[in-house]
Amino acid sequence: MPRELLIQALSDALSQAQSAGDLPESPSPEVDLQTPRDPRHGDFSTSLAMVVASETGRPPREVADTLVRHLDLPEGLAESVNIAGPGFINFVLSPTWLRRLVRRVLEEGEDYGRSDTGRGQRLLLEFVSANPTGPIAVVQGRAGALGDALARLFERTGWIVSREYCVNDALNSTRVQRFAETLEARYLQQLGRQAAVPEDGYQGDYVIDMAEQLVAAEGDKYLGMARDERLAALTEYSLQKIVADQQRDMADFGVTFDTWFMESTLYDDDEVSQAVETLNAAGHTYEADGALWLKATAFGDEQDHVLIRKDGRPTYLAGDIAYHKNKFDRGFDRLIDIWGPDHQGHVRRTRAGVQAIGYDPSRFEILIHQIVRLFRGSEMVRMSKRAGDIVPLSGLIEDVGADAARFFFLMQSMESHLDFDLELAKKRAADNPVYYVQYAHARICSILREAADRGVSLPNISDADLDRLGEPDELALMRKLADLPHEVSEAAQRYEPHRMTRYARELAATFHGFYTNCRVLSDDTELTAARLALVQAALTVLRIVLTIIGVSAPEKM
RNA sequence: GCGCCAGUAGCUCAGUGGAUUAGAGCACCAGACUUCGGAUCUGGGGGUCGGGGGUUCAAAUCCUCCCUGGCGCGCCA
Repeated sequence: MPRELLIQALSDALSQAQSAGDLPESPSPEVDLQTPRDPRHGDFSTSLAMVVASETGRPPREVADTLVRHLDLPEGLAESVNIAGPGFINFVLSPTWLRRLVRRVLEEGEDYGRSDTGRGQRLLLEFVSANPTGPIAVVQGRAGALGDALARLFERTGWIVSREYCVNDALNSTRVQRFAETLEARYLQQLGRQAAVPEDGYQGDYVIDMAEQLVAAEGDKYLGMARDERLAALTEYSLQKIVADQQRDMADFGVTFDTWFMESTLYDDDEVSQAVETLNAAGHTYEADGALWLKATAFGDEQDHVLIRKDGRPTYLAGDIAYHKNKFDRGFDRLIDIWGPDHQGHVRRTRAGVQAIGYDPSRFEILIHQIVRLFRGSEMVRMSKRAGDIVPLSGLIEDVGADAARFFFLMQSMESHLDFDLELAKKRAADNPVYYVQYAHARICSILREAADRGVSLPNISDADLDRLGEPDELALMRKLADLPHEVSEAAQRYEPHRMTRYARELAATFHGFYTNCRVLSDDTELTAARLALVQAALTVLRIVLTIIGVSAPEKM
């Protein structure tokens, strides 16, 4: 790939200039290669000379001149190298190299842009992991879109990725208990009994729906039970039902998991108490106020936290430490969790716990995505499940479709708040950028169909003389195709899947521009074959990107 | 009070040290096709990058103080 080749060549040029005595010795800076905003500044540009200049006290343009003199570029890579402005070195890729790239995309197909930076290491990506107390909400859809895209990005950069959803089904969980009590109240109400939803229960109407279904399926069979027995039965029923619904919600969104991890298994297998035992033995705990505490402050947290409550029940933190130990013990080289904004306060203590129990914190990353705020017109919709007005992901999918929802969730960086106007998204579905990208795909498919109808066959395309490609719009499209590998590795490395939606839009725009100015099917059979080859390459790359972001690639719209 | 995130064009957002004019989409205005899909393309207007100070050859980007908004701060999850 040109980027890597240029960085290598520049770095070599610097050391050669130094050993030849043309430049004073100085700490070698990392070569910063950027793609200039202004295309007149070339395809790639580096500020290396300015950095070296400031370290050595030489004039930047003179340093740039020296570097270029020592530069030994691979044959056919660059058309021109020049020094500009205060001391930038600009590179223009040669058309020859770009034509070779088209050939390469066609040869590699779906594998184009893969890299092996992960070297087959195993990554466990945990995301969504909603509490089993209601349907998947819109904000968790954002986590689903992010996690799925990130998983694909890591897969394309050489990692073996496992996707995991953790179900917090531990029976000592207050939330689970409160939910069972809520369902009990709704159930009794359905049967005409006096009952009230607990103060801190779940106000959402979906619990009423669940109670209705429960009555329809099981009648009044829970009525005669003792309260403890009834709550236990309802807990089991609601866990099973809600998890099944969550699985369906995620599947409808096109997000699938390798593992639905049941938190309760950590308790069944005694892993939580073993984890606490390990922490005790390592001296990272102490007793106070009748509870057992983790010395999180010894690992960079601002305060210590309780592991075992006064009444002997472990806290969520204890369970989470055991859970992450379990993940590492399954042999994963690296863990990434994607959490919602309401868990931001847990990042430090969880990292502290994982470190305390003996794992290298650099192998464990917690990514926090920000909230999704829903608007109906100008009115903001509250999303707390506990307040009752939960907006389920399934409703959003019905409104705008899974493709638009996924694209939208990935359009901005995860640390930005996302304002989603339901009315707007519904009313102007045709304006959604996802259609712009999908249209480019459908358009290419249409050209290829038309070509087939006219009897232009694909073997001709692979034999095409790509030297016929040289129009500005053709070169622009080739350059955009050349960007994919770098875009993918940047998006993965920086945990920024939103780069892919931007790239998708740019690629579509570049294609639409090409389409407008360069007629593909014409009487010139050689040119037709060459352009078909380019179009085929664009199709390949577009499909790769749409696959990564989890949006369908329709052949007709 | 403390912590995290955000504040960039009318709106939604990119851009985390680089190039006289800070980008994109939407919206608005003006244009483009007798041939491969007009869900397209071309051009235009529109911004004291929340504010002050600092570091640097170079700051939307780094440091610092302040302002505004969101989220979190439990022996809940």
